[in-house]
Amino acid sequence: MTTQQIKYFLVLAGELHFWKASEKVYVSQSTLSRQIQSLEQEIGIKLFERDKRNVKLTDAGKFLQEKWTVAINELDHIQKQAKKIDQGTSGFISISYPGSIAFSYLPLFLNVINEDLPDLKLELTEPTDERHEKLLLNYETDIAFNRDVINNIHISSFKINTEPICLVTSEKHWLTEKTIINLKDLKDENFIIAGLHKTTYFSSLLRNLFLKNEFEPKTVIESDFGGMILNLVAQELGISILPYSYKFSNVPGVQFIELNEKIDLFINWRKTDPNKTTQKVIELAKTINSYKKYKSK
Amino acid sequence: MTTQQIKYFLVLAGELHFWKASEKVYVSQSTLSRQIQSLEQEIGIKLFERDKRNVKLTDAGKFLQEKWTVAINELDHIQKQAKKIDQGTSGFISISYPGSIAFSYLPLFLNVINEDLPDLKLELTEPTDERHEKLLLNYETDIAFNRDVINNIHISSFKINTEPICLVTSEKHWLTEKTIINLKDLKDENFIIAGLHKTTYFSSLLRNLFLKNEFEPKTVIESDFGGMILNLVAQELGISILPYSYKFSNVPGVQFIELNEKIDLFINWRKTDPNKTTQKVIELAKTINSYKKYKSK
DNA sequence: GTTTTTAATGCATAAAACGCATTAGTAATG
DNA sequence: CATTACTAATGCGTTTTATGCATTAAAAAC
Repeated sequence: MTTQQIKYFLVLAGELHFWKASEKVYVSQSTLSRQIQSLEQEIGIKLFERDKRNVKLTDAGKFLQEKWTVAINELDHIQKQAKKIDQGTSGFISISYPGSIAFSYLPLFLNVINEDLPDLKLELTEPTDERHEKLLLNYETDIAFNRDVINNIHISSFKINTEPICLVTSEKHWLTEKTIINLKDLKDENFIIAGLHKTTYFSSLLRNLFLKNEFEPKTVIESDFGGMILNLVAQELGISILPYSYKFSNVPGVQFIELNEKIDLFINWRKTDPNKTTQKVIELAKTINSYKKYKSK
Repeated sequence: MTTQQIKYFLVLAGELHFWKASEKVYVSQSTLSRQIQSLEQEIGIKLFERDKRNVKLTDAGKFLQEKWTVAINELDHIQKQAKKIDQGTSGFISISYPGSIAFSYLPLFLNVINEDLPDLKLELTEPTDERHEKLLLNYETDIAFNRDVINNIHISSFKINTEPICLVTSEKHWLTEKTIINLKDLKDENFIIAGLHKTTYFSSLLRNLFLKNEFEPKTVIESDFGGMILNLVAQELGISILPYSYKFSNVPGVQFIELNEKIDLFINWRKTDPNKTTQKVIELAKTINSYKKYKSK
């Protein structure tokens, strides 16, 4: 039995039409027919009920469709991981990160990696709706930077740094670090923030912040994208609340007012990941532990 | 990539000697050499460091040895399950059971299965040291009768029946149902029972029984095997405590005195088992719910 | 330096994969 | 009911791959 035959089976199971399925796997209809027959003979299990016009999965075929889909995906993951181990520091690893560090910690990190492991390629992903935990467990990323700790026995975490949460306004705004006394004073301000109904860590942090200060913001624009938010704030369409890191994006015309609230940055990885390159990258990441180093520039 | 190549790899990874490994997989040394080379080329990963005298796994090879071992076992399980589904009531299923029902519930059950599903083959196993839970999860059994409930979200349970725990003595013993007042009276008796340090359910039931009656038995023989125990009791080497079911083994010269304690019998199966034959067998098992029916014979 | 051991390779043969052309069976259509 | 359209299975020839015997070549053992 070959993995190719399993893949032929899975595509045919989806299409239930030999010619259409053969087109999808780039072989002739007769080749597909023979390969399916050969597979059925080898494993001694009838996979399809079929005649000249109808193709249906048998009960065993349905069972195998479900199980082999998972198994084949797992084999593919295993092979990709093995490839990374084989290629070592001349290969590549995947890293996901939150947008908030794109201008702060991340450039520092990438510089260090480029210096120490010049042949290593990085695949960077800024996930929008996938939780980092899921990305790690599904092998869609090897290292995940994120703002909240991941409680999962299969995932290891390390806190990289802590930074303040900031009120972000236009420079022309009446608010300054000196004038702000109570967040409640902002209840008439227009806010440009992440949707408070969202399940992301940052949304829940915002919810808690407003709850603690006993007011509900007047949200006029909802967005998750920090860069977009900064531009809108610069155009005086409203004010926002973002991590301090965004200050380094150097969008002109905005000011950052530190609030009495902090946010962490964690690096996470699969606990049992045997890839020495991933381990090396994590060790390097740990040496870059203060965003303030970049601030002094 | 074929499953056969993966199996060649796994055997070679174990042996680290081409000729020895080729003997184990029944091909020539040159065939094995070429198949490993072919696999390495197809997946683009170097599996072994080798020259004419040394064969060592690479880091990637070690990783794949671990992962592919699990994956291949999983594929084998999947295929066996699919075979069972394919064969339906003309195939076979595996059933494990505790020794105590070998003469009571089990013969009833087997009679019913034989009548309703005459073409179905059963593999019966009386596990000695494996927990039924593990046997189910590892696909080593499809249905597990046992005395304790299995708390596992992947396993479904159904209580078949409840029966008394009995004091088992020789017929010539001074004890009768009329003379027994308190188990403490038995503290000078010789006991032939399962080891109280064992982790089995029955051992812990015995421990609780003695604890409740505030005495420690004088154990002269330790055994898990009910049939052996009955014979020794008949020979007046001591007395024992066993489930009522053993009464039906018809060992002459022993009497069963019901105690004020009960024990259950459960049938367990994998919650997501799609095999209709297994489901049918479970439904049939549920219809046989009283050991007393057999008793009236 | 010689011998032994053993993974890799050359080569001939057998088996399997492949696709074109065609068959044969089943639904759709008139 | 006959004809047509559709499509999985099959015949057949070609190409590719697997296999094992014999041998080579390289590395340890002596």
